[in-house]
Amino acid sequence: MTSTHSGSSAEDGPKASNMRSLSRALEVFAELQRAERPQRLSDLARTCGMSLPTTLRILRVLQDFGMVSQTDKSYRIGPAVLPAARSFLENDPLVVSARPVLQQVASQTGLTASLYTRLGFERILVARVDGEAPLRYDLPLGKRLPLTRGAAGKILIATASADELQQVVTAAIAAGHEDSSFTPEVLRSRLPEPGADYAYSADERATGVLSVAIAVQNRLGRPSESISLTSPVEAASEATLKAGVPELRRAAGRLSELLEGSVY
Amino acid sequence: MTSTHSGSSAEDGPKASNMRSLSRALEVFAELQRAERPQRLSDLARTCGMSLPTTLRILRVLQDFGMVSQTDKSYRIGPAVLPAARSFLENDPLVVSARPVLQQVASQTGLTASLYTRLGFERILVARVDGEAPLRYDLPLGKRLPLTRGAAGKILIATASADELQQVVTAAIAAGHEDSSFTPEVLRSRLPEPGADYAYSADERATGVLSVAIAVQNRLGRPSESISLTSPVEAASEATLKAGVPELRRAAGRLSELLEGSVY
DNA sequence: CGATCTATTTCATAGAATGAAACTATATTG
DNA sequence: CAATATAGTTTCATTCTATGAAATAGATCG
Repeated sequence: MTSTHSGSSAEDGPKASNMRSLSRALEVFAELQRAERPQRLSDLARTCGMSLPTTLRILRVLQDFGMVSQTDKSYRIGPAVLPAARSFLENDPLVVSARPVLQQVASQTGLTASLYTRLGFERILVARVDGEAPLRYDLPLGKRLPLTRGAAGKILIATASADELQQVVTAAIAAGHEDSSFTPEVLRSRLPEPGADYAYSADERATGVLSVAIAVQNRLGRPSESISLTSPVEAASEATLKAGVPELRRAAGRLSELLEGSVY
Repeated sequence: MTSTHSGSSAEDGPKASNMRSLSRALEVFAELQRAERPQRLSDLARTCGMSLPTTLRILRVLQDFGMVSQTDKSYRIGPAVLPAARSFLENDPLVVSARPVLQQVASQTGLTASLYTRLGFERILVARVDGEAPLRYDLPLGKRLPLTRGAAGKILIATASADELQQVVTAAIAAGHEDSSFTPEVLRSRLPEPGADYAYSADERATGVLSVAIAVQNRLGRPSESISLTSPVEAASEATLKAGVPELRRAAGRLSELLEGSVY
């Protein structure tokens, strides 16, 4: 690393360079999330590729702010993330305005309506309104899901270039969403036909689950949000879901407008 | 600022000094949460007392990691906080082990059982199991609440020194939890008698709400967690709540043990 | 269209962040 | 239980990053 001038390689997480200490701190923070259990200082230092003293100093500051907790010698994500998440859910303009829109689609179609945001090479569930046949008992708000599986993931990369697709594939394997035999060709075969504005999936990310999804257009750049209709296979057919597409399209349109308008 | 050597004053958020850029970044992040609406660069710079370029650079890095989102010229908390919060709720040893304990207290007493963590000079709701008479429709997980009001807050500062109490008072006024006429004397009058291991409150933080709370002991240092039993006044009396104290005491004991044992 | 505010880039400098090494504490093992 | 290995913490000199002033570009408003 640090070979060329500015970081634009496909590896070291988000951009390297620029505010090194801050980037490294966020790296540590991200690592604590990935590792789904308390971590020791030396583990973190090794995994993140930085020296012990540096890692220790970072952890101490994060701890001062409650972003990290420590018990004995092990560190974990701290309680300060909860108010942050709450703030996001209550104040983010998109999330807030999406709720009634999802509500309406859900009641119109009887299906579960969800909003996803792209984050790096994954997507995150940020809002959901259940339909008549709920999908699960625990609401997986904030769950990291693949871009490569499920309608709501695929529609986000439907217009990606070959180069981007390759990155997506690499990242999906690294994140454990796909096994090492996964290739851009396999991915392409799942993506919607060039003309289509929606994606469909069945038994793709989770067995027994069907879904359709549409991207939310933001005035410029690749789409980074999508909304979907989902149902357990027992409660709907491919036809049922696809019948919901026009309604979904309308919802996506409304959301796009809200994004333009209430930009504030 | 920067007058004396090392920061231990009661103002500039958590400790100053040490990893300046990281501390400042977290300051910006915290400010974005406080301000419950998108913020412009110049606002943030002014509020946090740092230069425009610095603030901009911080925001860019935070944005790279999804901790901050930008639309046009305004910044807000980003979607990356959701996976973080999820990780906390699913993996934090205390939260995880508290759930069944709260569950049991709630079903034993029929009251709502909650777990709070102290964060700075506030407390945060981290887990809750509803009783027979739920308190609200929205679950205020992650909500910032005062230490100065409500049983679960007061018990966390019941053993604090005069000095600490003064800090608590100052912070509570600053956070808008109390008005400027608030004093340590007023606070003292609310706190439990020296001997008591539990706190009681009625109509204190919210009207029509009664509660009792007990601190969760961690082997050393001030307590930073508490559990409470709460009920709307229509569904319980002071006597009902206080009858739950032994059960609550047992629950707190079990949690303490878990903290010692499964430290990992 | 000029004036005022805000955002962004550039750049030289101060000082913060860094890791090697020394040191301490804690765990492991014979 | 001693001896040894491993993990955590502090210190400190050096380097390079973070910083803000100033210049530039862009937006907003009268």
